[in-house]
Amino acid sequence: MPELPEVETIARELNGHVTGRRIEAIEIFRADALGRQAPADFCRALRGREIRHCSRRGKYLIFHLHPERYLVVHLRMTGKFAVTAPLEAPLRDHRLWFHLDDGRVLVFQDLRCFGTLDVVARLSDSPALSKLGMEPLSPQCTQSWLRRALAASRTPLKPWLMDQTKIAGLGNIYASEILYAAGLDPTQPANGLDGPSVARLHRATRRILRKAILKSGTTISDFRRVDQKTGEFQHFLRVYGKAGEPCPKCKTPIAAIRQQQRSTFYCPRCQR
DNA sequence: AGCGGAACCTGTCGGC
DNA sequence: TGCCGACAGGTTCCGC
Repeated sequence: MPELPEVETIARELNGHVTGRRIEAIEIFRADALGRQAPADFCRALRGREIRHCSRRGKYLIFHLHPERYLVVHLRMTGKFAVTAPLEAPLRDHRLWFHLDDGRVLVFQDLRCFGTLDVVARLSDSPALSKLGMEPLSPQCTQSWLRRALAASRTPLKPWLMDQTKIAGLGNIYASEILYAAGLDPTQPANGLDGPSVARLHRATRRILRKAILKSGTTISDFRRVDQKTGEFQHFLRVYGKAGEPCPKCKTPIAAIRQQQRSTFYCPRCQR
């Protein structure tokens, strides 16, 4: 489900709901998300700790706990968090309940059971986080960084943008939208971009992500915010999911192709 | 280095 | 109505 803007939205909203709350107990209804961590160890590592705040790195959500521990969560396709009053019984997609010290419950839901939750003592202990590349909205993500990074690879642009070890946080929706906004062919090799193209890609990446965060992300089927509201960026999508519809700029039908087993949407006329 | 394919798991949708 | 395959916003592993 969620890419950078959706995870950023969830982190911000969780801050309003769970900051300062202590985790009093944990109930696990289905342990897939814990990977090789034993449920008892997982609970023991979290119980009694206070949630100081939530942040995001790439598509990972990070709960900063006190005394120091970190809960590193990846929502994959269908993971969600909700904060609710106590329930009698878990709903079908409820995987874990974190009982908080104000009586409410932080619920982790995940229909497809792809999501992951890991507890680490230090952020540098997380193998997942250590593999991530540049944060696209950070000050370090400059045009010259992007130029050098692109020059090192002949991978087609769209798969390049989705490679989390290069830039962290872009998925299938935003990669397509960014390339449309930049007017770039998703199939062209990363190292084939000239200076002006790199500049357009850099600007489009930051502009699209900032706007998507402003709109609280994209809800296509099941993304929900912590309060169950939908994101609103889907109203601003130009190409994603719009195969056959006219390009907003030139009216050429939007094309759909497969790249690395994922759909790519683009305008064959505007993107070269 | 980089690609295709499969795997993780569940639901939905379109075609026949 | 029912069955079957394709597909879904992600990541990782394996083999070539």
